[in-house]
Amino acid sequence: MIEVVQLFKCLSDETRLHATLLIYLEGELCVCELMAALDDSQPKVSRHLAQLRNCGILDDTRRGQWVFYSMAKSLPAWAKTILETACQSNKQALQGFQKNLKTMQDRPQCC
Amino acid sequence: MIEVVQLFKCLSDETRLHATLLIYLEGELCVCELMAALDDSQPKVSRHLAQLRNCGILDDTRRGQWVFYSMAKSLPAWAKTILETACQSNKQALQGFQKNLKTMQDRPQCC
DNA sequence: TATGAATATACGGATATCCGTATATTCATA
DNA sequence: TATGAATATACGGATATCCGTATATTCATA
Repeated sequence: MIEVVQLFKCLSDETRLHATLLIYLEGELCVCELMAALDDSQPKVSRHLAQLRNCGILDDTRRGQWVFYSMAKSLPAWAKTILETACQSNKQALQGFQKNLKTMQDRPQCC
Repeated sequence: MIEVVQLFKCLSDETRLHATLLIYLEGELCVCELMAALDDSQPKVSRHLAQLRNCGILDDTRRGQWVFYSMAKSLPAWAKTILETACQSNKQALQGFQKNLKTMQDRPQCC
């Protein structure tokens, strides 16, 4: 079970914060979608996602050549409340990332 | 105006998290009260409080020889929501700190 | 004004964090 | 089974963070 301080540590990095909130909003995203949305390199995104998974914040599932990340099934309600609040106070940035997602070329799950 | 990621960074350290939540619950505490509650050294507590003040999370006010810290007047509502949620998911530790406070010797404001 | 209590801050040293680069791994497909 | 796409990870190097110790600052009081 994740501790409060550990959740805050995970969300105290911009890449991890934005990736987590975007997955929270979109439900499920693969690494290459997050690369496009956040405009970050593949190793950077992949490393931060691994950390979020190891802390129990995200689940991952492979589907073909892609690995999709979603909110961990075990994530407690209080953590979701914090994510919800963070989303609402960060709408501007998040809308930008969602825009990047929509204009992404060859998006894997669109079919 | 504090950013989401900066709030999380401030709360990602145990000393700062506990000090902030305790001040949130108690309304106002001075450095020596926090030292007693958290069982930490004076420079350690003082340094973390300075950081929380510089980030706009706490206000400080000197009253005689003591400096009292309280939640910043300018703290936005979303930040308070996050603190409230963090309190509720951290009740056990916080109760211990409050117990330390009650048994503290020569507590400054008790009159 | 000298003294002590409460607090703040400067100064390294130890450790953690973050990143780019390179490479390994896994899967689909020819 | 060779190849390429998607992802994960190992490896330093640069920087940030945290702490204990020592000292400075501020105030109340003798």
